[in-house]
Amino acid sequence: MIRDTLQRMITAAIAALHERGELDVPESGIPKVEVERPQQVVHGDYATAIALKLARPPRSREIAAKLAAYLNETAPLVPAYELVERVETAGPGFINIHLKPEWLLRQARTIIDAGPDVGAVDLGRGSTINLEFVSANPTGPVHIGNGRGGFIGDTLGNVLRAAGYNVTKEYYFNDAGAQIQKLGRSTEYYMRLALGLPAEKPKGADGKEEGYFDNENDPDDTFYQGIARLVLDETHQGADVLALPDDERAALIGKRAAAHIMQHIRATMQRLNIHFDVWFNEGDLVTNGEVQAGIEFLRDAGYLFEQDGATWMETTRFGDDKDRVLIKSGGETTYAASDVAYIRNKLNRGFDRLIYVLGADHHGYVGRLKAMAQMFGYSADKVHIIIYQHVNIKVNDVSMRMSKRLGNVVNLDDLVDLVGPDVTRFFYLMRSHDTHLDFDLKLAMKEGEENPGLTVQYGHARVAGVLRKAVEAGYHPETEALGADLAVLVSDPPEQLAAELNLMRELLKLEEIIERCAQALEPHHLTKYGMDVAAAFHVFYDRCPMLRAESDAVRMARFALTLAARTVLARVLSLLGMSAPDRMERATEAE
RNA sequence: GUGCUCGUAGCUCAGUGGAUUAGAGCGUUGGCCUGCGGAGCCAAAGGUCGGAGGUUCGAAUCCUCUCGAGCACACCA
Repeated sequence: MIRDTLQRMITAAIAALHERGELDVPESGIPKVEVERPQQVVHGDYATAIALKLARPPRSREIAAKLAAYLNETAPLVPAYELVERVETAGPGFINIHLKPEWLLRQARTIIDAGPDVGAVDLGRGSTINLEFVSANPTGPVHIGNGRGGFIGDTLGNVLRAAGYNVTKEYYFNDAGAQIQKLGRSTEYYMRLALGLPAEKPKGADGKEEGYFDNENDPDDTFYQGIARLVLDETHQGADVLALPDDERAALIGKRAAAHIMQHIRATMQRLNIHFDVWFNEGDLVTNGEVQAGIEFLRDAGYLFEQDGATWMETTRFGDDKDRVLIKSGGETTYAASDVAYIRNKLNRGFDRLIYVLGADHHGYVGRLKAMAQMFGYSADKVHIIIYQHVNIKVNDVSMRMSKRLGNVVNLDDLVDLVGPDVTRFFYLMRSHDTHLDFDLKLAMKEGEENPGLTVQYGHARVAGVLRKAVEAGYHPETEALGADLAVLVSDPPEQLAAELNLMRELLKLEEIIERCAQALEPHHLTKYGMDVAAAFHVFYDRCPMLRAESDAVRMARFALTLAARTVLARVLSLLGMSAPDRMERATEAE
């Protein structure tokens, strides 16, 4: 990576000057040289403030000048530093590095050769990550809120793979316990309705309705009726189950209903191009004894205590804000007991890191999950929890809150029906997980260029269109690009050269973007990057004629730039989990 | 009450302790099609970075306080 090369170069320069006695370094050694991108182009391609870290102004200025002089002198002699054009100093001691235009242009070749792997960096060195996301309960369809974890998790997984990690994407189904009983009773209600039997909505201890129901104000919402029908079909119209004793009946119907809902959720994920390697069922942990084994392990380790007839685990020992009940006084295990078994299961599978993508309503889990991991002897900083904020949908400038409890659920499937999977993904990924997402439905439904969800795809389609045109005109872009000498473009008029260099600089950022997304666990940078690349290509295309290029050599070089742009755009779309179309269809014709 | 997250342009939001000028998309206003193509390009207007202190050579970025919004604080899952 370019930045790493420059970092090594500058570090070596500091060491050399220090050796000569011309530069003092702290006793702790040379500080890490941070190489960053300046905001303004005139400040070069890269810059470092290392001189300011070594000394305060005005002495930092001297140091910067010494370093710059040394670098300008030695860089041309080292083949690895051939990318450097010149090094300058500015302000209180910044060192600005300008890259060689010929070198930048020649990187188009490297990008084309990298193909679908372009931008890959080896940050992970094959270390393993378990990435758990969505994990919505199989008691209803995925909605606009908890679906957010799906986009963040899936794209984050793609990016981490591009960054050299071995990623297992995982979904955890809570298919055991009380909520499945509730689901069973709710489903039974609809089964009885369908059969024309007397039916009553189940009620909780407080006499209020309790369970999972269709929204009766919305005639299109017949989700649970549909699930009930499926259960009827596989139980001889209920004959196999409805006569069973109460608890057994609820459990059995609930289990069947949950199985159908899981299928439904998997289908939703599938159409959104969200992929999982492992679908994990909580129920398995119960039946195969892992829940019990987890509790025993903690008991032997001395982390459990009894109080008020219940069994608690002392998570506060590891920074949690309160201890958690594992076994209720009534003898049943809690949800936390399953969590213990699950995290133990993951650790036993040998993952180097565990990443959880959870909604804001779960932020209370951070302390408990990290504490659990530590009770099994695992370092807390290998557990990363990404908390994403809630989602509102904006319809006609009115923001509506999505909440299951308020009975105001909007299914993710309904949204995808309206705007398609690609736009859905882009809109969800445009925002940092840390900020609330206002989904602008009106904007997402637009079909033209004003829809930001389509701009990257339009960019890719345009590249493909240009290449298609070239073939029609009798050229062979792929083979011509092979023989191109990119450096000829250096003689282009300034306005054209600027567009070409700008495009190459943008394309070369991909590695840094992937690295940043992977390090910060923030996939959203990819969307903005994709838009920047598309914009850079448009300007290039606007300024630099290809079929009407001044010479064969220039045309061939521009074919190479175009192919490099296609490579990067396709890679970005693939990481975002979107399709990379060669042409865009308009559903409605203008005028 | 305690804790977590967030307050940046009319709207929705990027922004990695750095540079006289804090960016993008949408929206608004104006310009550019007999030249690969308009699925685009150029330009303008629009900001007390919620507020007040502090740390620093340097703060939208770090710290404290404060105001506002969301969420969480179960022997629920």
